[in-house]
Amino acid sequence: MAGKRRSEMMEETRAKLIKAARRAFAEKGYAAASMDELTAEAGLTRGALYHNFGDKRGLLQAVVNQIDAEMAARALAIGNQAKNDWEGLLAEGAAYIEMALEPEVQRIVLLDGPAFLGDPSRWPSQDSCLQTTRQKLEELIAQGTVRPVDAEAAARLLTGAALNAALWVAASDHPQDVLPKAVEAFRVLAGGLLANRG
Amino acid sequence: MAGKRRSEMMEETRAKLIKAARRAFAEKGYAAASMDELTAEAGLTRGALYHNFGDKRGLLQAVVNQIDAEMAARALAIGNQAKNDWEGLLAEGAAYIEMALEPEVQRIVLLDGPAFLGDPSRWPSQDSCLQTTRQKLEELIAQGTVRPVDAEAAARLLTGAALNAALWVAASDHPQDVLPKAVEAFRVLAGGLLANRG
DNA sequence: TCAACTCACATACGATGCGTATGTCCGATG
DNA sequence: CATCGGACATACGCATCGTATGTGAGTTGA
Repeated sequence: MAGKRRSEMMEETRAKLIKAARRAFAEKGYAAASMDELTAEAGLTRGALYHNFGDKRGLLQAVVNQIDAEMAARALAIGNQAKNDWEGLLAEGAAYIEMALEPEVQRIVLLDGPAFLGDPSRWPSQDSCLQTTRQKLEELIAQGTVRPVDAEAAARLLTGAALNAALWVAASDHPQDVLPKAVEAFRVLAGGLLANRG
Repeated sequence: MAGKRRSEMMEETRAKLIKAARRAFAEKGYAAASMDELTAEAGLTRGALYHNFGDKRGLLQAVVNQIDAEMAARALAIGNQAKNDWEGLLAEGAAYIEMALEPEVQRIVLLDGPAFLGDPSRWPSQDSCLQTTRQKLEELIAQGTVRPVDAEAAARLLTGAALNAALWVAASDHPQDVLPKAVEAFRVLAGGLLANRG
């Protein structure tokens, strides 16, 4: 452990803080999470926090960026497995709904993120989820599969529908029963975008 | 003013606090709003607050309930003006998008509400917006206009799409240019629910 | 190699804000 | 008219955030 450069130690410190923050924010919510407890759990103090992230919001931003990147990677992998682009879009949507069942995603990215960091499309991470679906939509529009609507608007509506449905599923008493209904409704709704449906 | 009963005074006090809270929450957000300032602006102290609403969250709940009721009333009025039930549903959706442009609705109901009070469908006010669209959907399904999907799920997706689109519109640099795109995309998407579209 | 400097992080402090416990005054009741 | 209850104000304790200052390890240059 003595052979590490300072920059490596720095990265390790940031990683430890982000890891602790993911747990604390997911369990208690951003507002109720104490920076003293959080940093202590990481074996540090608030000094490290304010040095590395500026303030409490900076830490939230870092956590959101990390989770967002993970989500986008997962969704992309799932979307690419589909037989065609359209099915890929639907699969991605379903993936978002399922991902939003995880407390970390739900609490941090969907609830506290917008409330304390503002609109997701303004985030430094640019909300990767939104960007990937927008790009896919543009391709589908270009190839004539999807009707010529504003890609950005449609992407917003689609992800909004998916994520909101996920919140509903997660809050329900029997998530496993409700999830398929949400996914089915999503596919039906998305069908409205198709140029010609059979 | 001396001829008022105690209960009337009480209602007046609550109304004054809620009014001040709507402004403070909308401008600064729930977390950053100071109860001292808020109550002082209403000509009272925190004593009145904790007596009438229990705690800070109780006040937020009361504010949310009031705004939610206003939204539902407006949406209902707009929906009833349409020529048929389907157009009524679309009009309601467009109305939600436009209402969400108002800072009070956006900041309090869409951002801070879910973050600090939990899932809207669990609110005491039951999220009137959601209920009215769900009811309209059930009617449309019964009359065969809309495909037989789970009404609750579809309502969730529709309102989620609308409200999320509204957040996007409001955060954009030129809301007036983006709004029609959002409404158009909403109508296209909702078309997916139709049993047969022409 | 060593002295000076940088910097990552810890510690100490002040300020703010919530919730509660206690006090006060007005109106209702018998 | 005396007593009581309740609406609201005041006073206090506690937690938490952000900053200002301290410190020790690692880096650099002669």
